[in-house]
Amino acid sequence: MEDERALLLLGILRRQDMHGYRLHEFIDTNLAVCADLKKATAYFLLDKMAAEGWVSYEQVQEGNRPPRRVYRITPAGEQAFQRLIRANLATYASMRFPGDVGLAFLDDLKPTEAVHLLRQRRAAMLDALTALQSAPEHAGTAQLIIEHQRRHLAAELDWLDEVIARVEAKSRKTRSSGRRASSP
Amino acid sequence: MEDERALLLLGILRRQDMHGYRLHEFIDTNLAVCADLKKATAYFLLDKMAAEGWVSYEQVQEGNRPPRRVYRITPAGEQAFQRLIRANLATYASMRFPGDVGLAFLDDLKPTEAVHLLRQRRAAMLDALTALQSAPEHAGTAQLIIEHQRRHLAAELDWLDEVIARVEAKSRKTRSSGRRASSP
DNA sequence: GGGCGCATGTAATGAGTTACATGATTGA
DNA sequence: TCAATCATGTAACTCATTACATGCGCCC
Repeated sequence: MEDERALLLLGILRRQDMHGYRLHEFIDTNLAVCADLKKATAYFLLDKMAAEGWVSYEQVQEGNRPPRRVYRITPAGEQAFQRLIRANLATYASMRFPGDVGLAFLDDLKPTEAVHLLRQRRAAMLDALTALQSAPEHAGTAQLIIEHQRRHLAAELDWLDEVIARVEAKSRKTRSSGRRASSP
Repeated sequence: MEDERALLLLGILRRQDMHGYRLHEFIDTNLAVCADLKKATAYFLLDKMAAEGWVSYEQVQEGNRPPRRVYRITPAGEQAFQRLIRANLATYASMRFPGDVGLAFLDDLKPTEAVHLLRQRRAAMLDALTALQSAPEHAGTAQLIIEHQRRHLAAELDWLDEVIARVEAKSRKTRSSGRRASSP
């Protein structure tokens, strides 16, 4: 079930009974930084968790609106939560960066163009960073995670700047060797 | 096709014709840091890329061994590579950290246990870091990416240490408020 | 001669997303 | 009245992984 998703849902339901639509809405607006699950997926997972006995639900009808399934965590679900959160906190999952694939072939581009492209990447990262800053005092829960994201982005910017600097250095060398020992 | 994988394969084939087995082997030993694709996936993708006309292959038989399909990039593949690498370098894909889900529910554990678990995570990260250091002068190509990974891990360690410190601070406060204003 | 490495592939499964279908309510 | 929001769900599809099947060569 991809542990984190289950942990996420259980953790939320543990604090508040909720129906699928609200749950998805909540994650999408408050926890988008740390998880992105689509509506269909949320419903699907709730179904599965109900089948496993981690949650139960009560059908609630208000007027003639579509009935809502209000989910509640069960004792088995609480147990699962306790297990999952411990596993999550104690573990480190190493990451792969999609952007690294490009770096692997950096040498196959002209240095000047490489630098140009990397500067575009840099601008995109800067945008992401300022977008984070402007998020106005997000719901207390997610504060830590936003801070984490901020830190990560800052480190990535540092790193990217160094990569750019290296490519520029190489570019200068190439040009000067083209001019055949211009400086002694 | 999940752009990075295609970029990866094209980038390698661009430098050298290769059959699927070698290709997978190469990625697995030299580029494991930045991509993890299984044998079956490699074969599957090569098939698809051949269908799209990005690569062609030549059946090579040596003695009575199983025949090898030696893939070669086509002009269309070269074009795709040029497009993909530019897109990759110019773009930043924001990341989600699986470990953040646990942090979202940190408050639901006793601070002492939370700290204990986070220290385990820290140890795992340290292991990963030393494993990186010991990789002895990896094939020049991947040098950048290993450096990136190293940087990332260092930043993550810093971050985790701060999280631990915060939880410990809260833990002290909790205990002292339990003793009812022990210090003025 | 028994097991590992080379070399390819298929079938089944899983996880998640897209796109669609439904139907009531609410607000412009 | 027309669109948007609320609320649920299904079906089709993609992508990748697991597990399996095959068969030769090589070395101990």
